[in-house]
Amino acid sequence: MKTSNFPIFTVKSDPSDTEVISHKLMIKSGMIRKLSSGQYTWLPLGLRVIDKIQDIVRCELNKIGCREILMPLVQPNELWKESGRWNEYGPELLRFKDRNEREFCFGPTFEEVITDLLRQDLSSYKQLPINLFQISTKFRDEIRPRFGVLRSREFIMKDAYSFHASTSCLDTTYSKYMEAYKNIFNSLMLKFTMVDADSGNIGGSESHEFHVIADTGEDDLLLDDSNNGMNVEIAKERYQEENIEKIASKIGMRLTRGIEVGHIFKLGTKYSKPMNLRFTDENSQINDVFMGCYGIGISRIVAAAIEQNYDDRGIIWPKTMSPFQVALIELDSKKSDEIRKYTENIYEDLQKQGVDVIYDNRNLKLGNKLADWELIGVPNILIIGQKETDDRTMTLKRRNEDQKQKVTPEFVNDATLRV
RNA sequence: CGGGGCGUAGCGCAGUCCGGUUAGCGCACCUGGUUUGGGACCAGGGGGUCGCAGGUUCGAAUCCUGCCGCCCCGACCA
Repeated sequence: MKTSNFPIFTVKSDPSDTEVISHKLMIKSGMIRKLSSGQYTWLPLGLRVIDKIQDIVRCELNKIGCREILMPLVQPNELWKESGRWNEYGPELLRFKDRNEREFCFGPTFEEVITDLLRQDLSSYKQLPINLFQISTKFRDEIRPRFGVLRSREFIMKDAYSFHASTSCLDTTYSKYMEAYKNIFNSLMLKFTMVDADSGNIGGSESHEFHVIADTGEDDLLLDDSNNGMNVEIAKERYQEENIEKIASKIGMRLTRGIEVGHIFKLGTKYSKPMNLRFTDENSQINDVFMGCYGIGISRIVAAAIEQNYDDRGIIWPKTMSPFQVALIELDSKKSDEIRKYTENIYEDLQKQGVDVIYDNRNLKLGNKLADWELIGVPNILIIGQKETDDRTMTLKRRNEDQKQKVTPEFVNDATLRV
């Protein structure tokens, strides 16, 4: 990838309408632009990070036998009336009519649609269990969108659904998702925790939330030394006490803040029963299907990762979600074909080694380029100018180190340049 | 929805209180030249329905009324 066909939209001044650091840095680094409140366009750079996260999520879900589908954003109200949520769900559900006066809503979540999908094709226990997921844009008419993509109205979410002939099978699968989620957040290299949670609007019996730990989070958590714990709603309920500090000292946990990035639920028959999703078991008996659902806020993870990893120069990406592993900076190439040729060679070598590299061939000064790539947060910067061309070296500047170092062309093989 | 703040060039802002020439500044952008290893310099240049609508006035970015949008706090919710 070269900057000549990968536009960089960094800005120098702080945007006036941002509060939290992730929002500010996402605007400054050119990852997103606001269309209106709670609505953001993902620029090439931001979308690349989204893609890295999606790759990891897809990989881990595939490992536990979950297959990808894609459902429509706009959903007919009949399904929501069947499940009972047309009336239960508040104004967050954006409703509208089409030209024929039929009522629809923008999907904030997809239990109704997928339950309807399965009831058309599911009849026997022999088909179960089934695990499906999608990664798509969801819409919730948030009462107050804020903090950029941390709480937006349109957002990208992975939602998975599981279908079972028994609660024990649901339990087993639920545990698999729990492990898959831990693998996902470990792969993303984030400090996170899983806590007992309230199943809220989605419904069901058991539920766990996954939080990225960050001071700027909107959720209060009670955690022990190994970052296990519960959210405060559960804590209040469990200990019959409103004062969080009291509970914290009583059970020896500390009060922390988190950003909810994942939530898994055992739904049981909450949707299958009213919507007639049934199967015939080995005794020819007809039963309601047991369901689970499992969400991950893809776009929210981007911001959450930044809240956890930045300094005064900009973002510091965990390498697994960085838009690039290496920024290759070319200097003074206008003066010298030799520099251009040498840098091109290094670029091709990096590509041959499978290194995810962006070749910065813009006609800018070193300071401008370094400032941009440090703002953007790529883990490795390689600089090539006249000096390096003359002595056949490269200058390496790591994002998390202050000092630069000289390296040889063989450095393109270095394992630290790859994920 | 309640409270607070803001809206002037692509971005960041001054000017508004106290009405008065062609509405400014920094960054960014374009042209020419000089520079060139941590955000260069000089010279020239382009870009504005001052959020929208109405009103007051000889005259409105500035005063009045209404509306719209954005941000923050709260309530609410994932």
